[in-house]
Amino acid sequence: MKVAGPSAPSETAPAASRPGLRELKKRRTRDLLLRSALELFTERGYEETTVDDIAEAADVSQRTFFRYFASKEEAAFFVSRLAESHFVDAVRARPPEEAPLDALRGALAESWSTIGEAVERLVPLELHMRFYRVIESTPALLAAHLRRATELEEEIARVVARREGLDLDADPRPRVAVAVFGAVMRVTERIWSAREDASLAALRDLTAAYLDQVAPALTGNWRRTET
Amino acid sequence: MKVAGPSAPSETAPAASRPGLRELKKRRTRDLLLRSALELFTERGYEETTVDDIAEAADVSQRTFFRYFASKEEAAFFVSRLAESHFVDAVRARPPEEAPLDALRGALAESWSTIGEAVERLVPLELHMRFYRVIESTPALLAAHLRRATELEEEIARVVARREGLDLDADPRPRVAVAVFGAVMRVTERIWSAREDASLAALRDLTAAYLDQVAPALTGNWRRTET
DNA sequence: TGTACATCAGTGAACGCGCGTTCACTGATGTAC
DNA sequence: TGTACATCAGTGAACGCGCGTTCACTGATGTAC
Repeated sequence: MKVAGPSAPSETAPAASRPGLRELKKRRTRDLLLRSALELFTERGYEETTVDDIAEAADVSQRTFFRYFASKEEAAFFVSRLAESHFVDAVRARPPEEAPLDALRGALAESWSTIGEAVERLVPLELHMRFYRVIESTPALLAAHLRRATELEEEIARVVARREGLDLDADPRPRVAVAVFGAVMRVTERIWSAREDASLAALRDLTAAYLDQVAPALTGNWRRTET
Repeated sequence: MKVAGPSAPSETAPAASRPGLRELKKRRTRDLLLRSALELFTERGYEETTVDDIAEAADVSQRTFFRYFASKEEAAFFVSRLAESHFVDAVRARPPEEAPLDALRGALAESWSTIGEAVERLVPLELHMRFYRVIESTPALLAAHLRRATELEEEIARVVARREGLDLDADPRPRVAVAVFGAVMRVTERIWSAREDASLAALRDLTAAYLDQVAPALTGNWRRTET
């Protein structure tokens, strides 16, 4: 709906709807603030970084920071929000005949590269990935992250319910299926963030492996199914 | 390990290990602070209640509040913490031949009444139940609640892994199973807290019903299984 | 039972801190003609 | 292309607020004899 068009955001683009200098500088300031924030957070820690530090690192006033972000937390999760929206779009685009869990897995598999590219347009992907370690090790950030994940799950549950033609408040299955999917993702996120290889590919593979474990984990007797 | 003994905390108890006046007054002050906090939180809102308000309502100084609770958040979740520990104890006590998910469900079924009684010894149970609505509707509290739930899940996953004789970091199933269980509980908590009947019994029944939906929700095609 | 001393819960007041807001203002970008 | 005016990103400084901490102190409870 708000897609800017197929043209790349090249500086020399002669398109009629070119962003304009003002708009361009705004985006630059915002991205600079984002990048400064993530760099400080990963280097020094979230709690140890004040909003003033971020503003100073981006060579703007603290006042300006709050023009772009309503809060320190909003800045911290700005990139994640972008990534999530790509995933939701992918879920929406899955063929309706697909089973719900297959749709979720399919959307996820599709999203990885899209997300990587989208993030890279804002900040270095590697920086964004490293920031997950900070999230997991900072109580206030982890808490906020989990709350946001819950909100995202509600949105996805609505999409799933619509796909299946169900009333979200009458049938428990959409929320349960999405909650299970989300629970696995959070487990993998945490394990992944504690490991050496903080790449997107590592997270992708780990998530796939863990999703495969849902059925075995719910099976009655584990000893029977042990490899 | 730290059980005080089988004797009821009656004022006239002549036992040798009677708490002592000092200890007794401490407990009273703490419980009064807890109760004042929960009452203010439910009446007026969490963010709208300052630590000074709580201290004033309990007729002590703000300084004293911080003797009992390291933070406002700790006071908010003090009763929940107690309830959770009962559940963990129940999981530990399940017979080891039981399948993991059955053990979790069994422990939960057992815990409801135990928890109700334990809570009632601290604050009115109805007040504690009403406080869940506040948690769900207060972003900062919900975030903290979810983070605490995640920590609890890690603890339970350790218990489950030990029961099954598995290495928690080598086998994904304990964390996955517990995460799935926890995810369903959080979905029911949220739905329950939005409803009229905020009783413990209502939550118990809703949770049981939703746990029954896990298998159907993960089934490939929902239309085939629709009732 | 009574006295002397030790312990420790509670006090009052002041403070540090960082988030987020408010004010009145400057100067660059955009637009109309 | 050039001028006049409107818009709006960015500024600097000061502030309100509540959490949580620090200080030096009081008085009730507990204990030893």
